[in-house]
Amino acid sequence: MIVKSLTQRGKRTRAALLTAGRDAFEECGYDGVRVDDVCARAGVSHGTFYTYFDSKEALFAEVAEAVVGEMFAANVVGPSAPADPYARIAAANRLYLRAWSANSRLVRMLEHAATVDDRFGGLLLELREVFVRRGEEGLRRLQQQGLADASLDPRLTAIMLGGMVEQFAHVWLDLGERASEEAAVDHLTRLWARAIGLTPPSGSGEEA
Amino acid sequence: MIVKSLTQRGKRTRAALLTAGRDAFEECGYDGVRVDDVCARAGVSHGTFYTYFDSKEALFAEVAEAVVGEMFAANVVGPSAPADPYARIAAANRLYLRAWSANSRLVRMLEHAATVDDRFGGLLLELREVFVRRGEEGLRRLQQQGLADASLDPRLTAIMLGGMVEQFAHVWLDLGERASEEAAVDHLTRLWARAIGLTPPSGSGEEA
Amino acid sequence: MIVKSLTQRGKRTRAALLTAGRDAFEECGYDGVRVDDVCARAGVSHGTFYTYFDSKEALFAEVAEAVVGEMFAANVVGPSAPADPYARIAAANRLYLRAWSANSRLVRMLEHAATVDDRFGGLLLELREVFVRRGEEGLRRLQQQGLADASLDPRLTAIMLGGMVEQFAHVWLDLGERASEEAAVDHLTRLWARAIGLTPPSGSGEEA
Amino acid sequence: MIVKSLTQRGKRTRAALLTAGRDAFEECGYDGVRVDDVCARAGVSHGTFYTYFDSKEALFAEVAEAVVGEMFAANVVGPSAPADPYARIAAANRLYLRAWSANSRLVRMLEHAATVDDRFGGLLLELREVFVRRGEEGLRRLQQQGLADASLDPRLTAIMLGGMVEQFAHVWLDLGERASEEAAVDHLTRLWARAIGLTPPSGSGEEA
DNA sequence: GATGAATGAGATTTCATTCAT
DNA sequence: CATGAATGAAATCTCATTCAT
Repeated sequence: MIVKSLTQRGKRTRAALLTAGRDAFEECGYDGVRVDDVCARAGVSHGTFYTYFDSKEALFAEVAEAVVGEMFAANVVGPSAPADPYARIAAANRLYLRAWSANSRLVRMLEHAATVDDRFGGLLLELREVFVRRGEEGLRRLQQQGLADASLDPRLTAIMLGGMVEQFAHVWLDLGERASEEAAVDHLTRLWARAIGLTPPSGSGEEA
Repeated sequence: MIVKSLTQRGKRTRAALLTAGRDAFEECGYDGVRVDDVCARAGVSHGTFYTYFDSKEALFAEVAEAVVGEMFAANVVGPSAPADPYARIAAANRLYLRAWSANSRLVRMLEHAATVDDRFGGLLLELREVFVRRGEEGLRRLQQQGLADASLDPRLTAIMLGGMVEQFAHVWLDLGERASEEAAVDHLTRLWARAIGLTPPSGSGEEA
Repeated sequence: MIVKSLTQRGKRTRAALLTAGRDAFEECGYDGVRVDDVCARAGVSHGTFYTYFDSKEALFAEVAEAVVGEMFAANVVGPSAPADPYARIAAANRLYLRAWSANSRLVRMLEHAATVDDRFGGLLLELREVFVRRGEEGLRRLQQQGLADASLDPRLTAIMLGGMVEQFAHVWLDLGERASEEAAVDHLTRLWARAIGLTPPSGSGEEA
Repeated sequence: MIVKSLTQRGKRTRAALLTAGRDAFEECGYDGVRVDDVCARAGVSHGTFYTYFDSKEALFAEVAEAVVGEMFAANVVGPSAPADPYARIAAANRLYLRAWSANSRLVRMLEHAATVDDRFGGLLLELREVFVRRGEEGLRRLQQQGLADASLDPRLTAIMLGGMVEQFAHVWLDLGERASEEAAVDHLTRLWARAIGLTPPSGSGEEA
């Protein structure tokens, strides 16, 4: 689909469809959504959908890209990042849990879609890779500074600890395991820090 | 479907369908499988399917139960379990990776199914609960023995570290991250042990 | 579509669809026919159609092949063919007009289909080629016997005179030009014979 | 659609659509053309089309009329027509082949359209009738002059021989039968002339 | 029990045409 | 006049499930 330059109205309609689609996917899952449903939510007729998207799949692809983009954006540890390594890890975990909480269902859908269509697999790998890289480099830096166990493979470790956070987010947010955000961040951070041999800053180690 | 007592032949047919279904689901995913495909694999005619299963979903449910059963079974740390806590963790991780490697695709399908039908959600929760409980109790014991950080919430910790293993298994086996089983088990175990504050047995670092 | 061995009933249904399709195409033209129409005529439900044919086009292809087959068959100048060259031409023309009268609409449809899909073009070329060859060889023989103008290109001539018959058949049968079969065959034959320089047998020139 | 008096600009737009439509139909066939395609070719927006034409069909009708008009015009054997009957036939055949070569695809489309909509049938009959009449009258004149077989039915004969030329044009131009124009005209003319019993002018047989 | 023909609800997609701006 | 967004009536095709033999 060649996206032609759209008028104001066209942009509005397209955006409405995108939003409606995202909501619908979130609520009903990919297969649970019919193009008609999206149209109904967006308040447009059936045919209009195809003015803006080639297919249901194309809509999902766009939603997925938006979600992945948000996940990226939400996890940039900005300039305000704390200097203290432990606090950095805590901040990153908190950000990640929040980003996930906004998009959990859709990312899971994306995982499923990846199972069926490689195109989505690629998107997902990209996403994962960004996080893995970040963790990997963080760990490597700590190792160089003598603050973390130098015998750990940085990539493998980053995958494992990142996976811990991701999977916990899923269990917590999707499967309804009850825990406070504080407790969650605290535990994740303590486990992460200790796992890599980072000496917690004196006075830490409590989730109070 | 009330499973009536089956003749010898009936049992064989049913088993064939079950196996065929499992293979087909594994290969093609739930939606990718048509009842026809299953019948073709099993070498029976289309209509026969409904002699043994109420629906495609019913077949999947049965496959899923079998898989979950195997996951249970495979993870029983038998009487031969090592006494050493660290070795115990290592053994459990190895078993888990192996069990996962046999069933990874189907468990992911089950996760997706749970998204759509609560009935599968229950199965999955049960499965997860077993592992969580096991980890939780293990940790609690270690805490009582003064071998692990007593300030950690046992359940939360078990979920997190268990999630680490599960998610890693997924990344490793399904997403093709390259690593040897040795390295994987070694890292998982070291991270796990250190995360809970278990002093690695002197002279360790390897689980061999 | 792999045509599986069909039961008696299956064969009947398939034949019914084929007949229904042929009738429908004949009456309404390719685009005028919906799969539903064919099913209604055949007295089967919508889905049944796809048990036997992959698509509407596939059905048409089969109808087309049948028609072409009949055209072939109908035009075999059998062993009873007259020895007299003039009478032979007359007999062939009559056969051709009759074959055409049975299939005219469908052959025209096939011509149109060939415009859109090369696959049908091939079928049509085959059909045409058979007739051209036959005419060509007939003429060549006459030329060798000194009965026809030796300076005519046999292929070109066969195409032209064959085209005369075919086009006339179309005008006569499809466009409703009024003429008796006798007059038609008589004129076609006289024109054909004289065009190639065949001396009409003495006492001829009448359509009695 | 009542064609209102158009501004200069309006006329240009309309003409552009007409040309674009003709090209598009020629290239893609009736069904292969979407109104959008025509607009794109003409460089106007979608909605503009309906300012000038009531429907896609109306556009086609106008194109068809233009084509038929050209066929008429192109086949007027002008004042320069040779007096010699044989040469006259040759000239007419040549003109006809050329006219056809310019419009073959569209006339075939018209034939198909006639199949679906009687309105086009009328146009086509008119076209055919003009040629038939011309041939018929030519033959009748020759018969009166004692130059052609008086026993031939003029109309039937004209239809048949005209059909020969038309059908050959189709085979030659549309179906790709290979032949030079010279050979084609020569053969058509010889066959035609001899078929009606016209003694070729002494020294003729070739028009080279 | 087994077979495989029959069913039909439902989903996607196309495109000629209308209409508000 | 021109624009292009919106419409919605078809039409095709899939496949889980039922049922007569």
